[in-house]
Amino acid sequence: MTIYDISRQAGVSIATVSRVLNGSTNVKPKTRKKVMDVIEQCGYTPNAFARGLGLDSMNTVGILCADSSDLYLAKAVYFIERNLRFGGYHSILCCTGYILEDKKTALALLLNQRVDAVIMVGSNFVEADAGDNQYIFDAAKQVPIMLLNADLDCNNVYCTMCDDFKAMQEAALAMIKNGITDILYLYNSTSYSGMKKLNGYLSACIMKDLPINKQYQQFFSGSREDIDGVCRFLSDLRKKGLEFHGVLAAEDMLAAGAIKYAKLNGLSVPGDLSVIGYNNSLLTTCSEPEISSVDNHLETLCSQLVKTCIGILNHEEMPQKTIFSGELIERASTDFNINSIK
Amino acid sequence: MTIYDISRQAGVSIATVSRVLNGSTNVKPKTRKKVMDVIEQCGYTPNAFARGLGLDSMNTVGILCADSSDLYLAKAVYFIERNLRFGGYHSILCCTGYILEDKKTALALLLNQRVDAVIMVGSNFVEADAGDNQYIFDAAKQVPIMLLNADLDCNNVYCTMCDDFKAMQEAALAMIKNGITDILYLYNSTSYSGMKKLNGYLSACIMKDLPINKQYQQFFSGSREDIDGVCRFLSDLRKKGLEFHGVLAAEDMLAAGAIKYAKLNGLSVPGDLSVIGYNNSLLTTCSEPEISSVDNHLETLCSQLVKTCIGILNHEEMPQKTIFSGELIERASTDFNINSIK
DNA sequence: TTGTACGCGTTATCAT
DNA sequence: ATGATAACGCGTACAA
Repeated sequence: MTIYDISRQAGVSIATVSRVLNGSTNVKPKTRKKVMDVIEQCGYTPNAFARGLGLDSMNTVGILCADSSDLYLAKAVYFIERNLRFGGYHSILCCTGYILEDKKTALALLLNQRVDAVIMVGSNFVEADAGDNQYIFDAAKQVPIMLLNADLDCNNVYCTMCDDFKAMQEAALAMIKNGITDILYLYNSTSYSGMKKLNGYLSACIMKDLPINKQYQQFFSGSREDIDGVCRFLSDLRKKGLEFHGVLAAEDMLAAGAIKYAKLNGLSVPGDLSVIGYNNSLLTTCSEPEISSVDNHLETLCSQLVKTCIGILNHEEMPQKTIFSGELIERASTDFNINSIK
Repeated sequence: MTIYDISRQAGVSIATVSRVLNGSTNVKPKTRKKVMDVIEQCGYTPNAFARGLGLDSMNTVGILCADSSDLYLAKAVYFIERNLRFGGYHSILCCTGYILEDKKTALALLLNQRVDAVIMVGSNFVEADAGDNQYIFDAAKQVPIMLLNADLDCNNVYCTMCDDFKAMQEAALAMIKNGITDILYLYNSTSYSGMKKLNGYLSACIMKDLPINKQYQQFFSGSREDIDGVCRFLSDLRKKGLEFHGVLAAEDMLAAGAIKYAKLNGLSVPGDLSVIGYNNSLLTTCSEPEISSVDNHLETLCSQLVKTCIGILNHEEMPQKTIFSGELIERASTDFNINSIK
């Protein structure tokens, strides 16, 4: 079933059918109806490949994501895909993993498929070593690149992010204000966004004249699902003599590990240990007590990112960087109303 | 940069370039080298749209998924996408939500994109009312349809699933054998797979001559992320006078709610309440105590599903149904070694 | 308002 | 082993 079949059955030329299909105004209502009827009756839909070839676009966007099974990234992918589809775009998903070479390969794959744009979900796509971002610069010469939670100065690269620095700073300040001065900062990513968070914590310490101690900045290198591992990690820290009455975690999973650690060691939360996580994920409410966490408004971020993306594809003027604020959601793992003295 | 440019620069016809590109044997090594060099040097890659038009395929599979941010479905999507890509296929993701009309719309969208096959992730795509599955039957006339965790008898529809009936039955039997006879069965989905699990529980009761009591089959209709809601739900049940020393949950989230309920009500787990979840997700280890859960070997399921899919696309003979077993992973929310008497 | 004819970049079928 | 050429199905400039 092609446009020729329709044109023949409707007794018009393919040009007219095409015009009807694409909503051109230059077609007599009567003719339009006639054509529409045939199309309806045959259940005809234009061949997407042929269309793509002619228009050099299949209205498809590539989504690059290290691991779409990650609690946070999965949500991002979900929001992005939905927004794209509602905007008339399809999504090709590529789960790249965290290895640079694999990311490059996946990106090349998408470009070969002639996607209209590429969305990189997660700060892990921007490498600390600037030279390692060349693959993004190169790609940006072909299609617009949208970055979620990352910052990269480059033509045709658009960034939508949360101000993780400020959000983490505020979380730290809230704890310090509460009288907790020995705060363990726990992180598991050194990505762009990861470093912003760390710096937010450090800046809060500096603002409040707390000593900066490397011992209190602990990097956890295990898997992203290994809550038990985090728990053991913290127990080991304590055994080594490190004292802490607060845990600030760059990820809810790490915070959940801290809660578990407290329970297994008979510490009360927040009495003996205050805990704040990051991402405001499912983990915050499945824990007992529930975990205070920074919400970085992922849905808003994604919606804005897609809006920017589609705007660019429509050749509209769009901001190169869009920054939202985070928000501390207080739950039972902290008690900022009472000034507990340690 | 087209195949014509390459042919001109290499001093051959486009036919030869195409042959080189597609690895035809009928080309002189020397010519091949000459062409390859030009291709290399120009960084040429064939236009995917033109290729698609000619071959009527862009090696793309559509993935339909109600909610790719769901813990379980997200993992499934992740495994499927990776397996497909390693097999040379791209994935177009469509998050449909749980409304039938939206599923139909999304499926139609994929078919219009001329995907080579459609994978439906999650049992929720098969409706209880047989007539509501007509949209799947219709689609199967155009492309092969792969179902994960669902069962549908139809030509060109292939099912890969876990034997949820047996897995849940075994979980129930393990509890009963442990002396727990008042088991609350908690579920939140009446999909195909959901009913299999429920029946597994019921059959175990029958096998062990336990009375079947509707009161003990509780449907929780809240959101899939509302652990707190589950917790309240259970507290209400208890207030209404329902006694139970075991909870069998069709989803880890429900089990996590049960753990929370126990803790808030001063019940010891597994002393006063034994709990078993389903899916063996992250939630099982982030809880304290950790939750016993049925693992349905999702990664294996997905890998097999994609294998079948690619096999079909290669016109190989493939099984229409593939069924794996589940496995009860015992953790601290149950203690099947000691026979505790209630 | 409508129709003709060409171009989009491949693959594949013929010849040679 | 290689080249010329016809599909593939659509959008669109141009002609009518």
